Amino acid sequence: MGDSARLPFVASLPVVNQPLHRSGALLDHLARRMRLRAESVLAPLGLRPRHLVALTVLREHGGCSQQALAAMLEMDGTNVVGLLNDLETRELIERRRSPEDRRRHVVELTDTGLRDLAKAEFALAAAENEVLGALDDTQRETLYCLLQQAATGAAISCSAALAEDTR
Amino acid sequence: MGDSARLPFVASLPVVNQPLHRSGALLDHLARRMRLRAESVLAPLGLRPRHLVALTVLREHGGCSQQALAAMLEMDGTNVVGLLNDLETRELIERRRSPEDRRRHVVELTDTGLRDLAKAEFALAAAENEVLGALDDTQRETLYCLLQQAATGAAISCSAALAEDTR
DNA sequence: ACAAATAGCTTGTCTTACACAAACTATCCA
DNA sequence: TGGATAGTTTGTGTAAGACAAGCTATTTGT
Repeated sequence: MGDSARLPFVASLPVVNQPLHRSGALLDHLARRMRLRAESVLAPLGLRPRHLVALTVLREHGGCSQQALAAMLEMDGTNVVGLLNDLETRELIERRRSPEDRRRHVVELTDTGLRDLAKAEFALAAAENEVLGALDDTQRETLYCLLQQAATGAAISCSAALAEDTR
Repeated sequence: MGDSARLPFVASLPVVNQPLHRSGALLDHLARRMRLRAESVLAPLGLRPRHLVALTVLREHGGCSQQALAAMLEMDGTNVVGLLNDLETRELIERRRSPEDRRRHVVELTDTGLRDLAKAEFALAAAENEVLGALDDTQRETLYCLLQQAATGAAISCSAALAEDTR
């Protein structure tokens, strides 16, 4: 495909509301590096990175339907079923029938799930130290807050200690 | 291929303050959401997310050997070859023989590569607006700086975010 | 009351990203 | 000269995940 000059670049266009940099590739890159380490850390716990993602999302948005979860994870519903089967087998999550609509499953972390998630996160400290080694603790907390806010879609009062955000 | 750079970096200081939160899962989650959108945006440009990652890394660390690149991407050398073959075919990167060690290939972005990378990033604005919609421009720039700093492993002066400029 | 839509589950197929191994060439170095 | 190293090629295996078809239980609309 011979690529020729289209014209998305007009030299003197006022680039008003365009954020200066794209984070996508870096996000991808760092997530990969983290995932590689997480795999080996998580393996002895019988978990895989995507399980951690699901548990993490569920900790924040507990009590949602599987469809809602599939939408949040942006995963195909059928694959979410398998994911939840894993987690339910390990008793990390619970599927309860919704009383208002008995077709629906209300998915929620169990106490075990909450505990094992915390355990896993503790075990991942070393991995994170490697990947985020160039960031100090404050920066890491800022990063976490931004990611969390982006993930939940709402501004969240993370530690007020970081009085970073004042628009 | 020489040695694999997979040394685990000995458990560092038993520092008091273990960072409060783990970003790994969120990183994974957001990277996935971004990648899904990036795929469809990038497809018409003949690129895939991992190409973007490679180009992004090369823009920062241009002129390195393929092994160094493989180490940075934490990918197997043989797969990096294929990735670079793609990019070289499209003339986005160049492999030059290193003069000091003619076994080595010095990989670098071409002008086309630099331009197409910028083009792709421009095209990804909408995708990023969806995924990072909960962050305002300042927060996004902060996020970018943190990711960049983590990725390059060196502290970069981002505090004066808007003073940061061309490269 | 009954048809249609919906939530979830199961199975099975296909694609793709990778890791990994083996064998090869070109080059460097001792 | 012989061994180590950088890169390449080919080929194999695993796993994530998309997608489709067919199933049950339940709700909703007429």
